[in-house]
This record gives sequence, C-alpha cells and structure tokens, in this order.
Amino acid sequence: MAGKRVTIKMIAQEAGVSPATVSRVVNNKRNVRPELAERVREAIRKLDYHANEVARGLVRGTVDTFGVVVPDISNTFFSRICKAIQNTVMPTGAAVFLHNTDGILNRERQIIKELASKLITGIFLVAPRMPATEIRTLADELGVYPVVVDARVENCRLAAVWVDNVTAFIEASEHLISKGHKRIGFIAGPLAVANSKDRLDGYRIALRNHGIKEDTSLIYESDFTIAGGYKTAKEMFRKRNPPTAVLCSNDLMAVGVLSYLHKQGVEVPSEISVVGCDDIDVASSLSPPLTTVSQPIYELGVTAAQMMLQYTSTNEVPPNSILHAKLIIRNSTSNVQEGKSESETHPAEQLSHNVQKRDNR
Amino acid sequence: MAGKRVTIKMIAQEAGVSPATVSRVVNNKRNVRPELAERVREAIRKLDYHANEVARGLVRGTVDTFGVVVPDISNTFFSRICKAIQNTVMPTGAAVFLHNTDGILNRERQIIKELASKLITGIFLVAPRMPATEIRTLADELGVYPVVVDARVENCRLAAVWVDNVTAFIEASEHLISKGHKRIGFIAGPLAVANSKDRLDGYRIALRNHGIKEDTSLIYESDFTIAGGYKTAKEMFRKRNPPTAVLCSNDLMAVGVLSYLHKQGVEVPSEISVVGCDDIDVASSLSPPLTTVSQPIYELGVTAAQMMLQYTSTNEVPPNSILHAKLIIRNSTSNVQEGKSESETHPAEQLSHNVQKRDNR
DNA sequence: CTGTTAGCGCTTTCAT
DNA sequence: ATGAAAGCGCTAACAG
Repeated sequence: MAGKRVTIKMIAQEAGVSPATVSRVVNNKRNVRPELAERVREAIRKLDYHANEVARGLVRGTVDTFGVVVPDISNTFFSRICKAIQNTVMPTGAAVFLHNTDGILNRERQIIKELASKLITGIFLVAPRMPATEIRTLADELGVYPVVVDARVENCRLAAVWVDNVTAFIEASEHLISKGHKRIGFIAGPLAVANSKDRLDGYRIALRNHGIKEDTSLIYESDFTIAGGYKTAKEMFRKRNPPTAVLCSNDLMAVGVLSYLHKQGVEVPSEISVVGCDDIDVASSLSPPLTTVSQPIYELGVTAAQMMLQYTSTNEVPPNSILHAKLIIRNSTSNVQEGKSESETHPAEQLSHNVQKRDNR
Repeated sequence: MAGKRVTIKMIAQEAGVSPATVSRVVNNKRNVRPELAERVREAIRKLDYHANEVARGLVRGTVDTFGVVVPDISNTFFSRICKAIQNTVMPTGAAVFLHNTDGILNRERQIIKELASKLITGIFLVAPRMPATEIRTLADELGVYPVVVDARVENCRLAAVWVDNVTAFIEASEHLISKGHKRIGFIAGPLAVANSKDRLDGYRIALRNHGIKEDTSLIYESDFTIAGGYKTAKEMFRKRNPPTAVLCSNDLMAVGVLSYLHKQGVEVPSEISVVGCDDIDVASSLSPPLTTVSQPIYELGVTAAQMMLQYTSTNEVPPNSILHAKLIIRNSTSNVQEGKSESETHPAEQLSHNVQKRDNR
C-alpha cells in the first residue's frame, strides 16, 4: 500500500506554524490566535489531514475505544446489545472492538488482556463467565474500566446492568398458573449462567407461592439454541405424564419446542401452552405468535454505555442498574385443556387444582 | 485508574539486558542467546508484561487490526458474516473493529476514514453502499486493504466475494414454476442494493425463459424487514387477481408474509406458496418450515477473511470469489391449487399454462 | 549475539 | 500566544 499519510509536521509547514500550534488547533485549545487557527484549518482541509490516533494514543496512554466482549455475536440478543452500545457510544467519537468468547472462560480472560494491551479505555463484558471478583481484580490491574452487562453482580464495586429475571419468571409462571396449568415444564439455559439460574428460581418461587409441588422431572437444562429446545421437548413429551405448558428460558428454545410440537401435530396453545423469553424479532410472527418475557435488550445496551461514559468521566463506579422485563401475552398460551391437567397426573392434587381453576374465572 | 503498566524497559532492567534484546525475544527473532532469552522470558512472566500494542503500532505504521463495516449488526445475516470473519482472523492474533452504518452512505465514508486514522491493516465492507470505484480510490489514498463482502463488484481491482444471486433466484422461481405457479408475486429488497436487483433479475429471467409474461403489479419493493414483508403482503393480497405464490428477497420479509397470511387464515402452502432467502436460523422451525434460498453466509465471511489475509501478505489483490446459493425445499411451497392459478387470471394464457403444467409432471 | 541510537506522530511542559 | 524540546513504548538500523 502506498498511502503516504499526512502528518502534523506537514500541516505545520504548510501553515507556517509549529507542530505544537497545529496540535492546539486540532484539539480545540483556545489559546491560539484566530487568524493562525484559520490558517491551520485551511492547511488541514487542503491536505486532508487526519490525526494519527495511534500516536495520539501512545502519548495519552489510552485510546478512545471500548471493547465489547460477548459470548456469541451471531445471537440476536447479543448483537442487539452490541448495537445499542455502539449507537450510544459512537457520538462521543469512540470506536468499538468486538470479541466473541463462545462462552469460554479462558477466552474471556485472554481477550481482556489483549484489549488492555491496546490501551482501550473501557470494556463491556456481556454475560461474562468470569466471577465478578476476578473481573474487578483484572480490570484494576490492567487499568481498564469494566462494565458488566446482563449479569447480576452485586456488592463488588463493579458497574453492572441487568434484568430482574427472578421477578420476570415469577410473572411468566403465574400467567401460566392463572390459566390453570399445574404441570409446567421448564427448559433452562446453562445453569452455570446466573440468568438461567434466576429464571429457574422465579419459576420455582411462583410454583411454591401457589402451592404447586415442584416436579423435578419437569425441569430440563438446555443450551439456549433452537436445536436444544427441540431436543428437550422431544424428551419432555416422550415421558408419561407430560406437562400442559412449557416455559422456556429463551425464545430460541421456545422456537424449537414449537417446531417439535408442530411436527407432532400437537396444537399450540389449545393442547400445550408455550412461553419464551427475549421477544426476538420473529417472536410476534410465529404461529402462534409467542407469549414471551420481553427483555429490554436495547435499553440494556444503552444503559451500559451510559454507565461507561459516566464511569470514565467521573472515575467513580456508577450504581448498578436493574431493568425490568415485561410479559407479552400473545397466542401461544391459553387455559389448560379441560380435565387434561390433572386427570393424568397425581390424583391427590385433583382437588386443589379445581379450586385453583375456579379461582381464576 | 491506577494500572501502572510494565514496560519493555522494566523487563530489560529486571533481566539485566537491553530493551532491544527484550524486543527481540518478544518478537521471536532468533538471534538471541537461549540463556538470555530464558532470563527475559522469566522477567516477562514475573512482571506479567504485555507489549503495548499502541507503541508497537506507531513504529510499525500499522496495527494488526481489521475493521468490519456492516449496515446493521443486529441483523442475523450480517452478524453471522461478522462472526465468520472474526473466527477466521482471530487465530492470526488480529483484532476487529465493528461499525454500523445503518446503510447510510456518508456514515460509510466517515467510518472508513476513522478506521484508517487508527492505522488498521484492512477493512471489510459488507454490503457497502459506496460505489466500487470510490472504495478503490479511498482505500488507496488511505493505505488500507479493502475487501468487499456480499456485493458484486467486478472489474475494479477490488477484492470481493459475493453470492450468485441471479442464478439462485432463477432456481427459486423455477421451483415455483415447476409447481404450476404462473402468478408469482415478488417482494424485492431496496433496489438500490445490487443484490436486490440481481434477485429480481433472476426472477424475471426465469419467467421469461418459461414464457410467462411479467406482470409488474406483482412486483413490490420493500425493505428486508418482517414489518415490510407483512405490509407488502397486505397490499399484494388486497388487489384483485392476487398471486398464487410469493417469492421474497429475504427470509425476514417471508416471515412477515407468512405472518400476514396466517392471520388472514390463508393456508400455506396449500393456498399460497412462499419462498424466502437466507435460511436464517428459525427458517426451518417456522410453520410451515420455509422453503428458502440458502446463502452460504458463514462461508461468505470465511472467504472474505481468507482473501484479506492473502491480500495483506502478498500485497496482490486476490481474484474475486463467487459463491453459490442452494435452494432448500421445505414445506412452504406446493403445487398450485387446482384451477386456481389461471381461472382468475388472463384467460388468454390458459392454454400455455396447461402446456406448462403437463411439461412438469 | 547484543547494546546504543534514532525515531514513529503526537501532546505537553517550559521558555519566550 | 507560540515555538522548542522532551518523551510516550516500542522497533529497527547500526555498531561493536
């Protein structure tokens, strides 16, 4: 590549001033005679000068760039967060490094170090696998501002924004319960991820609050993918005494479930109700349109970016931000099929079931 | 942030050698006495040294980083390309800047310049709006290696990889024609985008080759979104004499069409056939599973990355790469409804239609 | 093989 | 208000 870049010196010469003055003009320092400043600006225009950000970064000791570290950029959820972060941060002139971890812990550590060696200002850790304390330590050591996105980290002097998944899934479960469902299958994401755990907890709390005994044979751990949801549904409905509704930890798995049920000729929602989480773009266009826990995805990203901007400018770790999800009721859920829920299940619960049902009419 | 970074000098002192020697060790130059090298490595380990990439970039005049510029990272298609590029490029130690243009031409120009000022090595332009010649000029001027992804650019000394959309859509159209469809609606993407144009051309060529007169009232331009597909379907089917099949320029619009038809109680494929393009993750899980033109998305990214690597190492612009799409026939397409196709259309074409039909049995 | 030296392009005292 | 000079951390001649 040819590309002789024009430097500050050339501008200085062209404008008949010193490099220092050019620097002052470029950086909008006010102590430059307007006349000179104009001459410099003209030279800059004429030679199409663009400051070498790398040189600038070297002397400043930091570059105006952030790193965004996600498990999987091809996942809509993460790519939307990523977009929100970018859109929020871009107006300040900052750029963004993007990195995939594939959910591998060591990759995460590795990437953070690489990013730090590039003198980036801050780093967004989206759904990180690393323990909060380690993040704190590493960031301090590396001199990088960390903001954790979509993971609940408390009491760590760590800036973080997440969604209240427990409450969200209590609500989702109660929606199903209010429709008379008592045998509700649950497909969790990887339980090593705090969000997955929280969602499962929400489900459990809701059951308990409504006097429904937990049946561990109804709870499955999967992987947040369509294929995973499909496979899990298959297992779930092959057993005797299957659920009348299934609550999924994300939409992709719900799509898998829907797909399986459709293939088996099972009608949703008349025979089985299905609930997802995320409200991905296609959720409202599925047949039936999917009832789902809508996560404030974009807001998650925007908030994270705002926290980062505040963090870096004040040097004080901003308070955590807890966002709320919203249950969007569409057509994949309905009242439990008449007599279906209990007749095939524990006869002992028949009575309470009827009471429950009556209560909700 | 505290974060006293350890420098090459500290390592030099610790190991009792000169900075140059440390540099040699770090960069694996072989002309260092093994004994010394080991001492240096130990110091590096002990002090947890990581080379300052910014300083390195300044002296080298370039940093081992690429820019990826996409219209919209939250679109699965682009995020998958992005992931492929990253995965391919990462093993070489390179990092990736990600930028959204929202399909705005000027943003594209702006971003390319910003990226260049960061001394990046090369830039991936995914579905760019900029004319090829301008890309060539700008890249030369800025001293950056450009690779164009998912856009047909020929005869420009410009490295590019794209999919043969014309052939793909001829095939998709012929699939429909072979099922007896003669009134085939077409929902195009923005026709300013070459790919959209090519797909439409494929459709037209197929019609012509099979003696079907083109009916411009069947051709719509939309925007590649679910909402756009929905809205267009609404218009399309409100007219008298609607099509018996609709071919969409991407899956998202097909999802919109499916959603509209489902809402109207129209059965797919028995009443209307629908074809999409991209084979997005949910395509096979829709009901009905969507017949679609499967684009080699991941391969698009991998190929682009390989071209870039070759480009930067040989300094010769690699030959263009044309990938092939594949029609995946699922359940959203079927034979045209008996007597439906023509009875409501131009009686004049009745005969040729019957001939056509017989040909394909 | 190894150390010394001279910058890469920019910002930032420090004089003037 | 402006210029001269030092130096950010590293690499790459150039000596030895």
